[in-house]
Amino acid sequence: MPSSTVENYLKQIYLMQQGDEALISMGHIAIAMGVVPGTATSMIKTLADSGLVEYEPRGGVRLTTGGRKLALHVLRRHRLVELFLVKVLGLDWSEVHAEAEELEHSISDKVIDRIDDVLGHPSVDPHGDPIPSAKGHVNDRPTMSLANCETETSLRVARVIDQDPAFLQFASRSGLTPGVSVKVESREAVAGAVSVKPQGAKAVTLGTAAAQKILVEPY
Amino acid sequence: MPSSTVENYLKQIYLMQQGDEALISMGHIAIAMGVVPGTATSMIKTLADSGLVEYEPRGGVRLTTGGRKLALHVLRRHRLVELFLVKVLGLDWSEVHAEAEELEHSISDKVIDRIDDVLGHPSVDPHGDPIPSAKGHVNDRPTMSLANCETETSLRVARVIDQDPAFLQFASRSGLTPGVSVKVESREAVAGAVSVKPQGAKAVTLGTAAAQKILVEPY
DNA sequence: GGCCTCATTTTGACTCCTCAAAATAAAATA
DNA sequence: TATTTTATTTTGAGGAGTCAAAATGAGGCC
Ligand SMILES: [Mn+2]
Ligand SMILES: [Mn+2]
Ligand SMILES: [Mn+2]
Ligand SMILES: [Mn+2]
Repeated sequence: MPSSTVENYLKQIYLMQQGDEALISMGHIAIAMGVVPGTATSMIKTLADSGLVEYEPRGGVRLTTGGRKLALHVLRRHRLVELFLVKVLGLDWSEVHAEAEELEHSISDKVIDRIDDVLGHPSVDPHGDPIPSAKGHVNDRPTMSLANCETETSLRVARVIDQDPAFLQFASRSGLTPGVSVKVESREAVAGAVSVKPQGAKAVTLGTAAAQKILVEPY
Repeated sequence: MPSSTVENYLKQIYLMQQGDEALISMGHIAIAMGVVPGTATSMIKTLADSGLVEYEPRGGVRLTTGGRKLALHVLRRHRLVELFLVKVLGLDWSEVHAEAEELEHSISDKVIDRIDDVLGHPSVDPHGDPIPSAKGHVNDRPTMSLANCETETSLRVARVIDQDPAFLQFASRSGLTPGVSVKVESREAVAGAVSVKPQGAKAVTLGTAAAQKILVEPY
């Protein structure tokens, strides 16, 4: 049985990894995990010894098939828990990430399967993040963000990729939650500002950094 | 923030302690926690250093006020989680103890309060064990067991004090679950056997050990 | 009192995860 | 190419929780 530390490292590597052969540097892992670089190096070596990652000294690290499988298992628990906390217990979407960060390690498969049933086998969590299936399949819909989508087109918010409670609260206050229809009214590339009009709410102006965190898809 | 190890020790001491000044021996703690005696001794010393228990070398250990408060907090989480798993997720009462043993350490107060709301502020868990209040108050109804109650009287099962799945499954199969009305038809002290008739089920004969685990109260 | 037995405590060691700080390799710059 | 900067790895150490095995204490028994 992997420790929660192992689960957290694997999940983090999965989330940072772009594509299957990309290498993640020790420095980035250390920052993401909130540890000193030496700690990351030594932990990664242990993961490599367990066959969960491939480690290239001074190059970086990537998940093996086994490591990815485990990471997806944790991610599935995390996202199902988040959705459950919102739908069944009525917590706000801005606070469930922190809760799920702990619960993902102590919830059994039996309980997770029951939660999945109760929720009707959902495909995305409250933030629009895809929920991996029990077999480890992820349905990653290709999406663009408010920072690079077409203007004056009918779009829908698909996903908000930031777990910061303050940002999430701002997003829902502005009407920018997954499922909502939006239209980009204007984009000032030089000024780095995007003006968005969510259906049934006032238009908002976002900076590029914020706009990149709101993923949208054609409506 | 106390570690799960600390929480488990405190909860265990609370459950074993009869009365406020009783001392629990190191040997008993070691057995209950599934560790070697030396481990219990050293762990108890750390708890004593944290002011959670009073430790009398070669005498035993008892909870301080602070230790009991923490133990009750854990027990509250444990029992609310058990009930939640049964009522909301539909798990069997025989399997929830093991699940709660893990979840009790990772569920936040916020989530526990929501669970408490959803369940309507229950006073007992699926096994009839009292759920401590958030302030640490326990409502311990005085009860007798099938091994020592009156015969031919209308009684009600109040509590089943054994977490062994096999025993719990046997109990529900026999119709002996909290809330059910029962009548003791006969008791053969020398033979160590009790014959019980649950309402709406066939009469069962229990040995003394089993009978002691079924607590009943006047109907 | 002296001895035996059993529970408890002590000692030394080990795993897991972490940090601080020194050593090293690689990359960037001059 | 030589030098400086930056990332990574190594080394040494510590806390938490555990075990194995030796030492100690307290009663009970002769
Ligand atoms: Mn986590
Ligand atoms: Mn999420
Ligand atoms: Mn526990
Ligand atoms: Mn219970």
